[in-house]
Amino acid sequence: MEDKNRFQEKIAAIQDTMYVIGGKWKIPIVLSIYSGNKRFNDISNSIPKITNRVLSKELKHLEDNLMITRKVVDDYPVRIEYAVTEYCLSIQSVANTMEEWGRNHKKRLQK
Amino acid sequence: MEDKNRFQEKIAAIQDTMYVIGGKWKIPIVLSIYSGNKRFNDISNSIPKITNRVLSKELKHLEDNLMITRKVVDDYPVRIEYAVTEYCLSIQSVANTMEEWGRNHKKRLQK
DNA sequence: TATTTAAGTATCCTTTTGTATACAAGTATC
DNA sequence: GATACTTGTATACAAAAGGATACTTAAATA
Repeated sequence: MEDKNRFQEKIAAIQDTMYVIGGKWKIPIVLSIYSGNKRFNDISNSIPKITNRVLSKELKHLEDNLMITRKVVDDYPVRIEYAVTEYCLSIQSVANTMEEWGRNHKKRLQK
Repeated sequence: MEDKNRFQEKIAAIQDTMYVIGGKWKIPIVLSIYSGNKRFNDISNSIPKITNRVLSKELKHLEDNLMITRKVVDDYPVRIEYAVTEYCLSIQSVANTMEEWGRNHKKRLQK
């Protein structure tokens, strides 16, 4: 019973993580911004096959979940600049283990 | 250019990982089996809110991707036993970082 | 003046995921 | 004999995610 509750709490934690960074695009977008791309089209061009609509939606989701910020720079013309939050940096550990696992998996499939 | 290619390879690795273990249920299912649940209904009961149809589909996906095995035990009555593969154990590192991040995120939200 | 750039939005469509319910085939139980 | 349990599959449907394409608005550039 104790064990069961702990297991279900574990599951809930993982599902919470998946909610925030799950799906095909969220981690790539975060990494793109982290690696220096601040603007919509830069991010878009750095990620193969992503469409405007999906990028737009995912940026909003990430902003709602405090992973990135969207700043309107009042220059002429107005620019929009995205940045990762300090909090978002904690996701790097997840991204790294996933990257490593993915590379390994690819090798495994090639054999 | 070099950098861009490396970045895109990184993205691809993460997307490969997401393909195998992404979504709300796959890691919970793997952990459930890993923690001792071998049979369909045991797995089902250990994961809140999952339905038969989804569990059935996800088990097939995980089997196709070499994460679990499905063994028909020729007893009376016939039983089906699921098990994680040795290869699947490597996913633990991803699951652990995700669990940790999720717990932390929950705390963060409660503040 | 015509084209390009920027940062999206609008519309429509397809695919995936999730829900609900019923059914099957054999065994076990009342 | 009737009912319940096991391990799913089948069917129908709803909702969410992802994709293709066109369009907007205003400034910058050729």
